[in-house]
Amino acid sequence: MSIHARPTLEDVAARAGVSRATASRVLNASPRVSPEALEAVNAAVLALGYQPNRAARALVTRRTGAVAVVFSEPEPKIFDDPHFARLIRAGARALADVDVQMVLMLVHSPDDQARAHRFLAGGHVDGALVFAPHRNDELVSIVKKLPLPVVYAGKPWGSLRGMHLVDNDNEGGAVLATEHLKSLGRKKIVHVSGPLDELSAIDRLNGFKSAMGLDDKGAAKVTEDGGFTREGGRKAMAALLAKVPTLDAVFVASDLMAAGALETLQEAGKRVPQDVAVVGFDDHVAIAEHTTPPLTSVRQDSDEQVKHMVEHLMKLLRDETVKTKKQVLPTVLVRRESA
Amino acid sequence: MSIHARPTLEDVAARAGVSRATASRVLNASPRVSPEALEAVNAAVLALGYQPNRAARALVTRRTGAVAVVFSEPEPKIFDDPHFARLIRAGARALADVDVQMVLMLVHSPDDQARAHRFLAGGHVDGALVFAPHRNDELVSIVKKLPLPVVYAGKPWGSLRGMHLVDNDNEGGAVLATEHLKSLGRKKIVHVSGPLDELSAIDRLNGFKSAMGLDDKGAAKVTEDGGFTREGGRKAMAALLAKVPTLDAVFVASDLMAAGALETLQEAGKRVPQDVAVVGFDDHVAIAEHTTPPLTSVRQDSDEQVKHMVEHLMKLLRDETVKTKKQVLPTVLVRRESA
DNA sequence: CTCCTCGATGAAAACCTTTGAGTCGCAGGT
DNA sequence: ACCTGCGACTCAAAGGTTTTCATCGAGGAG
Repeated sequence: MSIHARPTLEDVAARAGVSRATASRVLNASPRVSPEALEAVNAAVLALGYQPNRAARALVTRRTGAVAVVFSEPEPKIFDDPHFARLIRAGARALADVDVQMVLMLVHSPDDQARAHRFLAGGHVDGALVFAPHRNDELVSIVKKLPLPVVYAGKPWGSLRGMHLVDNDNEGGAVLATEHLKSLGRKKIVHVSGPLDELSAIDRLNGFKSAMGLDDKGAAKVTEDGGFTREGGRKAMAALLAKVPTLDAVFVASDLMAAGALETLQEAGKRVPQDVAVVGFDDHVAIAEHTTPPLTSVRQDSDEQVKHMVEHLMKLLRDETVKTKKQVLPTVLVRRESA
Repeated sequence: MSIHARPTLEDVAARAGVSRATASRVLNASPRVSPEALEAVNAAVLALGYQPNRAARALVTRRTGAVAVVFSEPEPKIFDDPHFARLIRAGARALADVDVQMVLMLVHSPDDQARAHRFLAGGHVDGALVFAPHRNDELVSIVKKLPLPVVYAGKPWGSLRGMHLVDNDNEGGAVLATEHLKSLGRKKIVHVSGPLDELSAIDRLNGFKSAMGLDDKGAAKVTEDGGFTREGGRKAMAALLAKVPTLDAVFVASDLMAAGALETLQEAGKRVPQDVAVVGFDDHVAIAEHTTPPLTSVRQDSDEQVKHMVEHLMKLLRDETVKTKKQVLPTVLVRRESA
C-alpha cells in the first residue's frame, strides 16, 4: 500500500496477521471466525481507516448496494407539491439508514422512460422504489417486465398481481373525515376530489361516497375535481358553491387543494368553521398548520410509508419469502380549527 | 453465456469476431479501430442488448460514474421550501443528461455529517455538488479536506480559496429590484431580508443598501429578517409596518416570504401595488404567479445554476484545467403586477 | 495410539472490464 | 533483400473482493 492509495483488504489482512479470506469473513460478520482474529481484523480496519471497495464487492456479489427511487409524473409541475419533497426526504433517510445508495430518477417524458428502462435493466441497481400514481403509466408496464425487485407506493393502475406495494388507507381516511363532519351535525357535505386518474383520489372519493351513502349519480352532484393543485382547489370550491349554495361542510382530498378552497370560501364571505367546516387530507404540517384557520386533516404518514417500502424491498433483496405483499397503513384524523 | 445471464463483453467480442480488447475500444470510442470492426461490434452490442457492467468498469478505471448531491440544512423544515424541490429536480435532470448516477444525501444532524464524511471519503462517488449555505457549517470544512472534486452552489461561508462554485448575482438582483422601486417613484422603501447566516441573504441586503445609499445603521431602521419562511415574511412585514408606517414599497428577499408579506399587507388594509409596491426574489412561478396580485420578482434560474455546476464538475473530473473557478449567473427582473 | 470430527483458516478461482505491451502484415525507404 | 514505421489487433495483467474447497490442528471416541 503506497502512501496515498486507499488501503485494501490485503493491507488489513497483513496488518492483522491473517489472510484476506478471514478478513473478509470478519467484515461480513461470518460466524466462522475466532475471537482473536475478529479482534485483530477490527483493530486493523480501524487503524487503517479501511473502507471496502464497493466496485470490487459489487463485481463479485452481483449486488450494487444501490436502489433506484423513481418518480413518474407526466406533469413536472406537480413537483411543486411539498408532498414530493417529503417523500424524497423520507427516502433519502430510510435508505441511508440501511446503508444503501439512493439513486434518484425523475421521469417525465417518453425519453425519460426509455432512459429509466435502460438504466433499470442495466443492472445498475438492486431494486427500485416506484412512485407512479397515474393511470396507464407506461413506466409501470416497463418495470413490471424487468427481473428487478420493486416496491410501489400506493396502487399503480392495472393488475396488481405479484406486485409489492405499501399504500395508505385512503378510503378509510376519507370515511373518517366524512364521519367527522357528519358528527358535527353538518347536513350538506361536499367533496373536492383529486384527479381521477390516480387511484388514491378515487379511493378517497369512494370513502366519501360510502360514508355519505351516495351512488355515482348522487356523488357527481356534490363533487368537483381539484386536480391536487392549490389553484384547482380554489376553482373546484367555487364551482361547488355555485352548485350547492347551501353547503355547510367540505372534505377536500389534499391539504394543498384545501388551502385553495379556504381562499375561495373566504372570498365568498363564508366563515370557517362556523358557516363551512373544512377537512383536508395529508396533514402536511407546512400547509395545515399555517392556513387560517389551521386545517383539520387526515394524516397519512409518508415517512412511515417510505420506511415500510424500504424495509419491504430489503426483505425482497435478502430473498426472504415475504408473507405480505401488500401493506395498507392506517390514517388518522388530526383535529385543528377548521372542523 | 447462459440463457439468463446478462451478456458480457466477451460475448459481444465473440459474436463480432474480434477480441475483448477491440470490443472495449469500440465502446470507449477509441480511434484505433477499423470501420469494419466498429460496425461488427456495434451490431453485436445491439443484437445482444449488451450493457457494460458498471462495477467491473469502476474497478479498473477507479471511477464510479456517480456523483453525490449533498444538501446540508440544520433545519429539516426548510425542505418544505419549493426551492429545494426545484434544485433536486434540476440536479436529477442535468446528471441524467451526462449519464451519471445521482446519489442524493440530505444532512441534518451531526450523525448525518459523519455518515456523509464516511461516504464521500470512501470513494463511492467521483465528485460532489454541495448545497451548504449556512454559516459555520461544519460539513464544508469536512468536505474541503477531502481529495474530491466539489462544486458548491452559492458561496459557502469561510475562505473560498481553491473552491469551485456557481453563484447567482444576488447583489445585482437586489440592486435591480430596488432601482425598479425607486423608478416607480417610491420614497419609503423597506426590505425583508433572509436569515443573515446565509451569504445569499447578506448579498441581497447589500444590494439593497447600496442602491439605497444606506450604511449599516440606516439599513437597520428599514430592514427586518424574515428567515426565508412564509411565516417569517408575514411577521417581518408586520414589524416593518410598525417601524415605518409611511412605507410605500418593500423588497422581499424571497418569494416565499413575499407571499407572507402580501398577506400581512392585505390584513393591514394596504392595497398592492397602489399603496405599497412589492418585489420578491427567486421568481418561483408556483408562488409568484399565484399570489394576489401576481408578484414582480427577481429571477434566478436554478435550473441554469445546477446545469453549470454539473458542467463544471464534469470538467474537473475530466481533469481539464478549468479557467474559471467561480461563476456568477445574472439575475433579471420579471415584472408582474405587484410593482 | 489411531481414527474422526469439526471449527478455523488459507489458497485460489471467479466476477468483468480496461489498457499497456506485444504481434502481425504491409508499405515504403535504403 | 532488409529494416523501419505504422496501423489494427490480440494477449494478458491488473483491479479488490467474496466464496468454494482443501488443509490443518485439536480434541474426543474407540
